[in-house]
Amino acid sequence: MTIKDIAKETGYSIGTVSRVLNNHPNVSEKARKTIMEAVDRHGFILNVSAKNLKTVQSENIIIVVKGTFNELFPVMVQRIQMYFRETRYTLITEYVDEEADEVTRARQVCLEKKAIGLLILGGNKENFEKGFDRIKIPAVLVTNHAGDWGFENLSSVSTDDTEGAKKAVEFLLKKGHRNIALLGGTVGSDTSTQRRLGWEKAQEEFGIKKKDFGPCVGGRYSFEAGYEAMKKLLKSDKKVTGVFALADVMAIGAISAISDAGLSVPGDVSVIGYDGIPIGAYFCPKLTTIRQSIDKICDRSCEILVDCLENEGKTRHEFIPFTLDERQSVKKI
Amino acid sequence: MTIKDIAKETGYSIGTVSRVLNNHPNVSEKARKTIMEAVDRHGFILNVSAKNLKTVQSENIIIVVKGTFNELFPVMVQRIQMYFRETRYTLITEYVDEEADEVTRARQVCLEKKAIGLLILGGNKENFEKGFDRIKIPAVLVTNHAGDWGFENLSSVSTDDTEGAKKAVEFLLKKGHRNIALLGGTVGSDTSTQRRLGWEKAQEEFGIKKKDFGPCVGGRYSFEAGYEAMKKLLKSDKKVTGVFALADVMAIGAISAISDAGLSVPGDVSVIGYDGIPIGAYFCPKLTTIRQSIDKICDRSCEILVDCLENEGKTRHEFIPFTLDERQSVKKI
DNA sequence: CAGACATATTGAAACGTTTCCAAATGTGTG
DNA sequence: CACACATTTGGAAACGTTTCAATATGTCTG
Repeated sequence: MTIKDIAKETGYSIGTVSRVLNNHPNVSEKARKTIMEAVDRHGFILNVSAKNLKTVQSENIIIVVKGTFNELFPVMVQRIQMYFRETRYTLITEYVDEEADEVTRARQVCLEKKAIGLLILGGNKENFEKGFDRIKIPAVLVTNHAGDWGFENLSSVSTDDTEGAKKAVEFLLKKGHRNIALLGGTVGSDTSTQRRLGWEKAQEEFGIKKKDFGPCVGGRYSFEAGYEAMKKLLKSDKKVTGVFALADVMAIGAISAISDAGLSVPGDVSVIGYDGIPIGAYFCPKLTTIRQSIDKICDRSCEILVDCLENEGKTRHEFIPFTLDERQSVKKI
Repeated sequence: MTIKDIAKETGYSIGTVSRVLNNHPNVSEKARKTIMEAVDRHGFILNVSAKNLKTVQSENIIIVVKGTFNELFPVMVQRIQMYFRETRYTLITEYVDEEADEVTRARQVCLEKKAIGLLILGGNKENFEKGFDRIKIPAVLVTNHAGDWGFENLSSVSTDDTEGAKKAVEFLLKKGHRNIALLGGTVGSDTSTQRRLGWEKAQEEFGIKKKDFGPCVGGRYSFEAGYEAMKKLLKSDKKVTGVFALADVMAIGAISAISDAGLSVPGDVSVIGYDGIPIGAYFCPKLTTIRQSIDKICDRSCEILVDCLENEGKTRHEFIPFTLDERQSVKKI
């Protein structure tokens, strides 16, 4: 069943059928009705390959996900998937490893799939500086802020990570904690860098000298890494009362480690996380955290991309507000 | 840059270039080398639209995910995504709502995208009976068993849900529990039905009469539903000592509810889950559960599909072994 | 070295659209 | 009613491949 069959059946030419299918003006109401009726009756589906061949482009949007361990990402991909479900676009997912160059890979995939739009989940500035100018289609960086990166076709949607982290640490400080450990972060991750900055700022503004900052233990955003990092911290001689974990998953891993060490949260150590993942509200103790509006970040990213695609919208760099969800894992001392 | 340019540049015809690109026999070593060299030099990428137009099919595989709340699914999609990353196939994800007819939707999407293979995550028998015979491409049902559904081109990979559930409940029984509640399950979900069956079987074989079976509270697989279901159970006059949750997420929700009610797990109530999600190992108390090898289920599903696609492999129905991970949420009484 | 094969290559048609130009039809004006 | 103009329609080329029949080239055998 092709456009040709519809044409034959309705007595119109294929040109007219094509115009009807594409909502072109200059086609009579009568033709439109006759043709649509035949289309519906046969359940005719346009051959996308032929269309794309002719129009040179596709309706593919690529989402490149940088990092295969972050448990937040698959859920975000789901949300984005569901956004595009209602549209004519096809979303194609590509996961790239932590160490890989997400920008180069993005470029390749976009070329292969003839993509017209790009979303990048995670990623870091250096790789963008190296290769992003070769990507010519509208793109949105999700989760990181790219306001000062200076790319013409790159938008970004994120929370203000520095501010969020600062708020978290301030919260601990106000609760009387002074020796606040930083848990997590991998080199080359922009998010880590920003959040770490917030941790430093908060302490500075509270008058703590750089040399008196709490200890740092790196690790990627996972339960396991959080557990291991905390274990290491507990074994060391630093006596911390508060822990700021760069991600909720790490916070949970950390609490698990504390509990395994026979200590209690928040009795012996207070822990605050970052992200606001659902489990946080059900964990025991319930996790105090900086909650990003993951859903809003996703939706807004999609909206901006579509706007760039369909209305030649300008690129934008938006912060989505975060909130501090006070629950049970932080205690005043 | 098209095949034609490559042809012009190398002095061969486009037919020859095409054959080189498709690894056809009957092309000289010399031609192959000259052409590949030019291809690489220009970073030439074949126009998939043109190819698909000509060959009538695509290299698209669809994964239809039935259910947008199950937190396990996005992670499984990620795993499957990563499997196909190494192949020439393109995986296209489609989420369908809990109440929707996943089979009809799958058929539509396959048609639209000219898919050659199909994966379905979740789903229930009735919908398959209604419409699966209209799907003509190889398909694999992931997570459910379809051995006795009788479809020619449908394989399936799952754990033996009935056995798994039975094992879980037997474990509680052996620990001395007699009044064992069943938490979770939605009508029309095959997984729920199977697991519930296991719960019944275990009690029967233990000599418990049907009328003495523990209480059931339904709900979908989510923290929230688990929490609410457990709350309801606690408010009722049934005094259960053991809870079998049909999913880890529900188990965690339940534990949270128990803890909020001032009771302890496993002190007052023992809880066993099902799935083996990562958080289970870090939760407090650490969750005793039936662990499915999610990764293996995913990988095996992909392997079978590819085998059907490339080697005309026969359909298969495989069970992937599960294990009972004993941790801390169940106590002997 | 001629003939018979096997192997390698060419050329052209076809896939199902979109889009542009030209032709046909309709509508309003003086 | 003739003309200009707007609207609608038809026809054909073009997009970049694959594939098949036909042709060219090479190789072996007696």
